[in-house]
Amino acid sequence: MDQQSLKAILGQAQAFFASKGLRFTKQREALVTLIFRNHEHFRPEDLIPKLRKSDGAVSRATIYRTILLLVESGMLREISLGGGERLYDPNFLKSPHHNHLICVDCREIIEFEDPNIDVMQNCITRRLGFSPTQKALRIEASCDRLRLLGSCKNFKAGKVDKGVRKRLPKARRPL
Amino acid sequence: MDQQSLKAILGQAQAFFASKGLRFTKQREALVTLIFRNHEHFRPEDLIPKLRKSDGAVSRATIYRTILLLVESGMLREISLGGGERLYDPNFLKSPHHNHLICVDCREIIEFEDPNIDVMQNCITRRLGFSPTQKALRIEASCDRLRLLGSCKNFKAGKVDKGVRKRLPKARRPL
DNA sequence: CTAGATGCAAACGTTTTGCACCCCG
DNA sequence: CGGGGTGCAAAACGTTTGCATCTAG
Repeated sequence: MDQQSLKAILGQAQAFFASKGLRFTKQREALVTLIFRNHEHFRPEDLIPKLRKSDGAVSRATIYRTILLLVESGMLREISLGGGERLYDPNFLKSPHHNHLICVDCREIIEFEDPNIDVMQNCITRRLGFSPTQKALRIEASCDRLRLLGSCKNFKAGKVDKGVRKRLPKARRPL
Repeated sequence: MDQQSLKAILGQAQAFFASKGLRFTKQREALVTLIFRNHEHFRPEDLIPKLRKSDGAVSRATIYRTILLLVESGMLREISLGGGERLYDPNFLKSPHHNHLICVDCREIIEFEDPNIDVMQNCITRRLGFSPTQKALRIEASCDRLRLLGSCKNFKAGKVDKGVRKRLPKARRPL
């Protein structure tokens, strides 16, 4: 992300905090910068190690509390890609209507937008007697290239960990 | 749910377990019965108290393990309605393509189906070079009736708990 | 007999909280 | 100096696991 956009985003965050009578501390600034510098989905826990280094560490509690505020501000959105995993998506600022396709082979996440789907969702919602406030479409799918050719750019002939989250058991303390 | 359908579902479950060389124990039968007897979304934890009584208790571990199997069998589906909440939906057996609309006012969940949306999702998925395996559309919306008339069948003039999940702090053990 | 199933309690990863302290206006 | 902010560690939560035991075939 260019410096230009980041500046704008920092300004937007600052304005939001100010509008609620809250302060825009250096921790919050560091967080916003980290979150919106690249376009990756992230779990709150992921941010902790990334803040250990340069910008000065930010505590877990502050991270969680700030994320909540950013979601409230509309700058950040919680998404769920299955398995009870709670991710945050900073890309709704740039494309407010995007959806997610998850490849079941390699777990790649593809963001896409489609005006027709969007119109249709609004249509259905109104037909049901509601006004839409937020929509989330998640498609799980398998890669045709992989099936036909045996490989795709993300999945090379079975070499890719499918990303099944497995908990590693550790040595147990005896009773 | 009528006895007829329940019988069919029990049979389907039994067949699935058998096909995998697994047993259809009385705990599993009790669970399947409980899950598919009504059409409610549920959290695994919800099932524990409901099994304390009549049918003989089933342990937490068994509940979680069985749910995993039922999901694998395709009879049960994991859904996510936001807030990191992990719910299971037993209604995909009857309507395999349904989606969810959540009222932001009263948190009521409305299941709906729409062939056009479905076709369109397939279309987009193929255009991206994939074959759809599963789709989840979640719409959050506010109730028009409530906004215009001040009440709806679920939300009576602010009397309804919005269902915001709040953790209740307990007495702390001193350090 | 034996592979699968169960229950228990411990452990896990994540998120929230109480509280003391800090910082800034 | 006062209200919001932070960090820490503990607690709460939902889920998974090891293991001893049971059970069905």
